[in-house]
Amino acid sequence: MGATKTDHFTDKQNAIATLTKAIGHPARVAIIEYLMKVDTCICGDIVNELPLAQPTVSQHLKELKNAGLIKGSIEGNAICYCIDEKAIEKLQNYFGNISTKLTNKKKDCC
Amino acid sequence: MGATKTDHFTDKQNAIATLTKAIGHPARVAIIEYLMKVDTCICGDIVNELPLAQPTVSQHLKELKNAGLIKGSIEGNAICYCIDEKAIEKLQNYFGNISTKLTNKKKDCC
DNA sequence: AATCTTTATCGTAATATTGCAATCTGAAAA
DNA sequence: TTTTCAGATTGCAATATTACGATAAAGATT
Repeated sequence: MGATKTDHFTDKQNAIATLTKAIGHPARVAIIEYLMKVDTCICGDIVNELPLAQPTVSQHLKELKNAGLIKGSIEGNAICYCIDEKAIEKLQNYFGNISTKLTNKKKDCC
Repeated sequence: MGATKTDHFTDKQNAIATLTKAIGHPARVAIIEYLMKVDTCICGDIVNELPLAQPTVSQHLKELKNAGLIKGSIEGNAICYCIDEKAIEKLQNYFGNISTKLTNKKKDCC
């Protein structure tokens, strides 16, 4: 096997999994943090910031884009990438919800 | 290749990547949501809730445990699993931080 | 003890991911 | 037009993940 059985789970569950999976690599975490650090979102130097070859970085960017975490628009012959707030908000809400529900329970069983 | 170059990134980046990677599978999202749903954290029926075979579920539980997202304690001949709040809080803080930083900027370039 | 129940582990097959060299594309600059 | 530059795509090798049948381990039940 090896293929994830996405069709057996809800759309919401798959959506969260897609987002978190996309962030689930240190290089992609580093990309997001770099996009945060630079003030403007014009970025032609992501490759120089990472300890990875250009095709590898390009691939990671593609995955972040596919997951909806970043947006990229062509800017001359460079590309302007920036974080998609909506995706981050989704994640924040998701974990915020879990967190508040957990503290409300406070059964502290384990 | 195929092996992630974790040593080239910061500990924080690797930590976030480990957590998000662990959640980055619909079955593991479903497990977390089920642990939320049941009031008490005594769980012997996670397998029945998921469309996966028992060894597969066991493996997913192991990954969540290794990442620090859930805790499990032996309870008779069953095992009591529950969510580790600290891990969820880490994620909430992480995405909350990014979210507030993004709204403060509001350059809306892309 | 023999059995049941619950969870873990092993072994294996299928598929996915990671990483890079080489190459291609397309826009800007010369 | 030729060159240059930023980025994407292709092709490939190494490794990781996903899934499950078979089996093992360990406490509970009879």
